[in-house]
Amino acid sequence: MPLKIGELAKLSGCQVVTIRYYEKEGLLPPPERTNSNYRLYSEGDVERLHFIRRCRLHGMNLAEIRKLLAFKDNPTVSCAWVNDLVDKHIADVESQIASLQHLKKHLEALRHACTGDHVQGCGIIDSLDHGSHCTCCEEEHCPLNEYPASADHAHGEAAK
Amino acid sequence: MPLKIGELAKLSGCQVVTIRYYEKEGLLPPPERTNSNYRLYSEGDVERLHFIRRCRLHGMNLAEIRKLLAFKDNPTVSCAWVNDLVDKHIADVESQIASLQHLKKHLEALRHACTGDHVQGCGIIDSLDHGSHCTCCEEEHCPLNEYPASADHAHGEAAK
DNA sequence: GGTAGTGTCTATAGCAGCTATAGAGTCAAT
DNA sequence: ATTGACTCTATAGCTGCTATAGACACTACC
Repeated sequence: MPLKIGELAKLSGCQVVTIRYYEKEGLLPPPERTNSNYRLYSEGDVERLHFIRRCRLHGMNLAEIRKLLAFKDNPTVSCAWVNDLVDKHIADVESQIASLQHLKKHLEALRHACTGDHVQGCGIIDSLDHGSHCTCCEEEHCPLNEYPASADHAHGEAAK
Repeated sequence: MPLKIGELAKLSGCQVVTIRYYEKEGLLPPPERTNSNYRLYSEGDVERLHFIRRCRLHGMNLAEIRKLLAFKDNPTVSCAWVNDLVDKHIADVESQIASLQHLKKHLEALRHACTGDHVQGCGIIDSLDHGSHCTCCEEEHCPLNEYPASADHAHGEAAK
């Protein structure tokens, strides 16, 4: 019993427009149509869409998913690439976490900079104006502390 | 001595097109022009652009920066909103970190799922196909484990 | 004066991954 | 016959830029 697009959307938790978008992007094959041109989906399409959604939830982009689907459709080749892809994503996620943790420290320093309750003299506005003066990253490279790079280096030790 | 757009770009570390874009978006005021219609920027513009760039590095979007600039331009009102904005960003960054850490666990589980070297029988593809079976979030809500929500709940305890 | 190389101008389109809108057709129930 | 929910296509919008095209401006050198 084939499904209409709205039913597939409910089953998969994504929107009707998104399903059509995936079709346009070549992630889902063009489905059967009724006499009145409605799309009809099979169990296989449901599985495929679930696969896609799970990949998206794992932070993969559509190009990567396209490749993964090709591997899945043609399971004769080595899956080393799949391992590499996941490794790459892990490294990516780790670096995102690191920079967010760094950013958090800066935001907290920024938050503590405000003592008054008027913009005139507000430490937050001041910090954004002149630099964050965060001590958490004196040793390491940090664009939030070093910004603006070229201008400040004009009277510091520049390219050494 | 006023600056041309390319000089401002170098000073601020952002691109010429980006400066023009900020002008179009109302973050930078329309600058003076030479006879030959070149933009000319003052020290004040340099400061303003630095402010904008620093805000961007703190993860603020252009709408928020627009508001911050309005506060800066009109420093008579309370800066409670500024505090709230930063608080909101901290909370936001924290939740991003949490979900990335969660995602990382899932990706690592996924990575360990592959034992062979062919797609046929590749645990990664299998996991993406049928669910990740990660034990790290049995108790808590996790879209990566519970997906697809409605379909699986059809034969589990649903809305109850 | 000519010309090469760089910088600047405007306007428009593209990126990712959808989301929203308009205007028309389809289907089941009343 | 009509209402309401669903579907269709095509197009534009979202964010924060980036890239491209085609024209004009400026400097240096011959």
